[in-house]
Amino acid sequence: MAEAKIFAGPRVRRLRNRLGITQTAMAEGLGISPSYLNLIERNQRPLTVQLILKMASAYKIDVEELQGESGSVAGELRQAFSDPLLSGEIPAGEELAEVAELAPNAAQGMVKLYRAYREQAARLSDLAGLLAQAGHDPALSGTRLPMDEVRDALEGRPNHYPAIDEAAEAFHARIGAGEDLAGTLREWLKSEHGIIVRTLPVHAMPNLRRRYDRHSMRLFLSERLYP
DNA sequence: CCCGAGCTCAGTCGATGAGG
DNA sequence: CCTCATCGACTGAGCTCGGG
Repeated sequence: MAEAKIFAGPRVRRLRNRLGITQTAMAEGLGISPSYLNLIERNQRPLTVQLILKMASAYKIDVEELQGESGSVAGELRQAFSDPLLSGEIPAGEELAEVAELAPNAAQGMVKLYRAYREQAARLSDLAGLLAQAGHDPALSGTRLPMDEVRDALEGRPNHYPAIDEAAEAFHARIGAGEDLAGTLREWLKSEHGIIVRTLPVHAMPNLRRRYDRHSMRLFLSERLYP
């Protein structure tokens, strides 16, 4: 029976990165040429037994570590991708194994995200069940987020103006505000209008929530406006 | 059994590209 | 300009197989 070849390029590369050495340095340590090590790292050449033994002794690692096993992560990824949410986007088993092998940390991250998503979906489902029992709208289900409920409630009020809402959303998209909306708005006011925004403590501006000084082009905001 | 042609594969060399 | 990574071409050793 022919011996199975070991293509462990990504593991070799991770080991090298962990050691903080270059291909040249590692190749020198292993007594091979840098280009050959490069071929190994890109899975263009298999790891020979001699090289595995050399690596194990030179870098004090376990031989098992080089042979490695990323099957469990690939299995969990497969489970995540079999979720109806991702129907039609199911990668082949080989592709999932490749992701788990080439980017184990990213794969773990995806698995964690999926677990968190499942947990939240289960909680939401429990909540919907409780609400239904209490006689509330059963439409609150796994496909409907609490944010949608809030949006519906706001849009149903008489002081809701869709044009303002749409303009605000368009503006939000235009300035590309991410997590830090307040920071982005400050930057935008400064760059577009030369207005500097300052936040003042409540005792400094007890009767006002905001004040604009036209002369100094400064907008003072009360601390109470912030959550 | 021996020998040589052909093949495979580990490994090298040198050029090149990318990035700091 | 230097370092590092990548690529294609090449070498040489070992193996296979068919013919004599």
